[in-house]
Amino acid sequence: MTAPAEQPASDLSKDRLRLWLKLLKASRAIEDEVRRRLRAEFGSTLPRFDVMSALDRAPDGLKMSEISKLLRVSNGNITGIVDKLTDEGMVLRVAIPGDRRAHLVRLTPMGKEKFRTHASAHQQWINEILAELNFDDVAGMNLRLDRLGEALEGGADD
Amino acid sequence: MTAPAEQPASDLSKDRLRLWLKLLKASRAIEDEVRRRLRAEFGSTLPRFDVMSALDRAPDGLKMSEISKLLRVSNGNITGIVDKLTDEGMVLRVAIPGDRRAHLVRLTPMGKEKFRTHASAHQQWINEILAELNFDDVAGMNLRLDRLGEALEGGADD
DNA sequence: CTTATATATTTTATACTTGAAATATATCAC
DNA sequence: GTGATATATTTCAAGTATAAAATATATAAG
Repeated sequence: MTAPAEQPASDLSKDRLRLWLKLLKASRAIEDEVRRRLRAEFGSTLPRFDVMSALDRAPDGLKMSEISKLLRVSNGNITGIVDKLTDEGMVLRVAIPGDRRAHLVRLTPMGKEKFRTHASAHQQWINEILAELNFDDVAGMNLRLDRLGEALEGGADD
Repeated sequence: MTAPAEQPASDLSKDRLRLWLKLLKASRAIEDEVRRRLRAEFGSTLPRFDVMSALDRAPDGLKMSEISKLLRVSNGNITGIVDKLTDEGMVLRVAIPGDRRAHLVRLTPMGKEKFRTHASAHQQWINEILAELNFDDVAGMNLRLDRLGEALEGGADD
């Protein structure tokens, strides 16, 4: 056999693969921990937290399809989550004059209050979980993830 | 009202939160893309790829519980995945002399061959997806994720 | 106005995951 | 050996996700 004509997998390629495996592992570990605490301390879930977070940033409310686009999950999924949040009195559906197909989903005062509590605890948890990363670490990773994020969005759908 | 007695959320705390949100977003985007390609190009799934990857690194085979521990997923989940891989002829269950409770799961020759193909494509995909990150970026993030990973494991279960 | 098409959401069928219960086997203390 | 306990796996019920079909409403062309 002669030396391979095609380029061998570069070290950089292997290091990128290792990076992805570590990124995925860390991400899953943190996500599991956040889910665990949301359930244990607030009897809630990550999807519900995400929906309330999106609504908290939109005081005028959001349509179902807007929520699913923001959160990148399916429409049917949002239906179930909003149904549950409605039952719990966290959100309500407000009719849109002139369009009976859609409603605006808004946080109720109680939903707003609960979310503030949850969000504050959530930030604390993340601060603990990422305590190992100092200011420079965080700045360095934020910078690189910004670039990666742009590339991911640019190269893909939005 | 007087000035708050408790410490205000530090900038670092906020930056850690932003980092987590970016990490999660990037991780999900990459994971979705990998799932999409595994399905489109090989008619396979990420869980199946993960199981085959674990088995590829263990030539003598692994017990069900060893797989679920390595992959950090439930036992029942592994049962279903290995059942499907068995139907497809990718893996087989080998009896362990002296312990009729457990079997060793091993890749078949075809499973090994398929996995090599999938793993090679997978490394290529990741190399493309992370193309925005150069050698220094990758090295810097690998270093920091190593530290974070140790902290996550040390502070948690294993 | 009526048909065609576009938009917004819900419903349905399917798949994946977990945690707990059930089953089977092994090991230990006596 | 027998009973108690530990280990290994599978089965099952419940929760959550997606994609596609179904439903309802809106808009545009003629």
